[in-house]
Amino acid sequence: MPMSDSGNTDILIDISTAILRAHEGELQFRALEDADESAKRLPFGPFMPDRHRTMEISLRQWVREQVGVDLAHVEQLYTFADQGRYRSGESTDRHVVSVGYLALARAEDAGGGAWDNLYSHFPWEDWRIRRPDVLDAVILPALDNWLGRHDHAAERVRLAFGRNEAQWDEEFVLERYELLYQAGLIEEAARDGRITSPPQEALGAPMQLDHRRILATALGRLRGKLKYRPVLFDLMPDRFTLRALQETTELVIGASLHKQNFRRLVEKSGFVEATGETSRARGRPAELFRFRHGNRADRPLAGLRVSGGRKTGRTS
Amino acid sequence: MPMSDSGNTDILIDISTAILRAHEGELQFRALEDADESAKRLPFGPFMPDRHRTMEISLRQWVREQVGVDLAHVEQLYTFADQGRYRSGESTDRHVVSVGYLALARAEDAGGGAWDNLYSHFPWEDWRIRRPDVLDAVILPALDNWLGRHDHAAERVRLAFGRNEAQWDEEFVLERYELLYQAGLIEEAARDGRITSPPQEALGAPMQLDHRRILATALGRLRGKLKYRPVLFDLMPDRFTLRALQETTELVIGASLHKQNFRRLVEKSGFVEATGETSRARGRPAELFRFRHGNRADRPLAGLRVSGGRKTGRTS
DNA sequence: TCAATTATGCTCAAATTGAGTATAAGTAAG
DNA sequence: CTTACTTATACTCAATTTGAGCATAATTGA
Repeated sequence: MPMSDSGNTDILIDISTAILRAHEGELQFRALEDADESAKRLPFGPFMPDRHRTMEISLRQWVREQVGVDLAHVEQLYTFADQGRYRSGESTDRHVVSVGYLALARAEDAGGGAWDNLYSHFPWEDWRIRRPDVLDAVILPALDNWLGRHDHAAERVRLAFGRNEAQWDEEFVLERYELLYQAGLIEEAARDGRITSPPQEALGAPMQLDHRRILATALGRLRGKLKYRPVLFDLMPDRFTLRALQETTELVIGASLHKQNFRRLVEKSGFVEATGETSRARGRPAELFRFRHGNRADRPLAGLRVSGGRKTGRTS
Repeated sequence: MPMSDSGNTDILIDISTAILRAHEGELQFRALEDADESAKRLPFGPFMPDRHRTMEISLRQWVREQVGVDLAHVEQLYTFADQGRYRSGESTDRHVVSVGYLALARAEDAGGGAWDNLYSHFPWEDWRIRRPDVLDAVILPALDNWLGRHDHAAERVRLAFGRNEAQWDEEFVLERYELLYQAGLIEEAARDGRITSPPQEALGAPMQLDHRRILATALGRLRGKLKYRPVLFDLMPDRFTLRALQETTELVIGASLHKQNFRRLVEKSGFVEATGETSRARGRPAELFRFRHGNRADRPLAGLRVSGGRKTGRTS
């Protein structure tokens, strides 16, 4: 039943992995640099179906051996097969399909190597201190200008960037990236030949191939998953204070949370248990908690959903 | 940096699609039958990277031409590359990687062809009338027996099947299917050689290759997505009563809902608007609604989450 | 005209959530 | 050793959401 005349292209599959960790107040990913390229890239390697039973096993082993990181959580993101992206110029013609993965590592298991701050590639995604200036100063005006010629996208822009009545939804990372790419505001768009000249202002640091898109997918997925699965703990050490857990959460969702309510939420969720030990730092010592392996109710952490607040309508 | 000695296997990628629709009180998928096989299969076809720009475009076109269905929503599910599954015996050796897709169709756009009831392959997933008998009669005892030899999986079983304090989570479709497969309670497990003899009782109708796994992935994904994106409307006709919308919702999540609260939820969500027309059937005529294309608040339909109810602890 | 059937409106209490205030338990400086 | 500063933790309170049900409306068919 499948069409039988296969083009018989020589397809190569590679696996690209966004390996994230929370370290020193940053959400970081494992980044590699190549001699001939200023832009960084994600670790990737070929998938060889005759050597590995599954992609995930292949990936974990490959990352441990070649990248030197022990992965906690591993999750497949998306399989990218777009033509058009990717072939910047000379790049090999067999390089067609890439499977993106999200992986989480604990800071202790993260080995040496170079780690890069994720938000330096997505400055518009970090609302922890305040709404990022780049939104009103650069992005929204540029998008408005672009919408003049492409008004069909107005609704997408409205939802993705939380304009008018819409709320900023922190999960729409990929949608925002795609819009910026399509509007030609992202350096990768120029490199892929979608626009003729590179954008005036660099919106975040570019990356090789479509790796920034994979990162955007990873961040969006992680932000979504947070709310209903205990993935956060794969970024945490064995024991941690609630404060540390909150900081990691804030790093991931790119927003700050109300401390007392966060505590209430986490305690009620049944995901953590106190160890009795305390950690001493500056103020009052904090109790150390550990992750409780699914022995309890496992209620979703839906309360982590970042809302604009009860009365405070989000501006812009 | 990638390992350079590629095995240079001749990889073939195919796209398998779970096309769902809601029709005549059933959640159905487009099913194909082959002459030499009693088990049904999903539509699939090869992905030819030199002919199509993206997999999704390729998929939509292929489905329209070969399967005769106009797709509303299309979403990539997962890329399956497991060895071990798949090669039942003689099957081709190039057939290695398959990309699973979920697609939704409106009943009107669904053309001719054969459609099969999804829940006939997953009888334990339909709780609309009541908790399915097969759970207590067959599944849980068999899993207990299996756990005797594989007690490490006890926690997974507890969470997936909602035992003890755990709630039945309707999104864990894939996890349940995988457990049943691993426990050898699914005919596909015998066919793949994981167990020596087929299970005593057939748990749902088997399918070719790993297509039942793709269906499980599709159902789980759809159930999850419902709660925060308006995908439901891609299963609905242009105009519909709230009752019809509720029935479709119940079909998908496999549980029944409180009518008045459903109405309240949907009206508040801003996803629908009244047309002024009414539909007449047996009782009082119902107002006809239409989907309002994201012009409003777009709050998540989180209230669709099926909970055991406030006071009624779920039995078993 | 009544019974059956479905739609829609409304109430009420329980639970959750947003946003504070108050208090506790440390450290570091004078 | 006392005070200022810092952070943690406990508790309160009102707004909102959610689960469940009762009541009423508008049809059809007998």
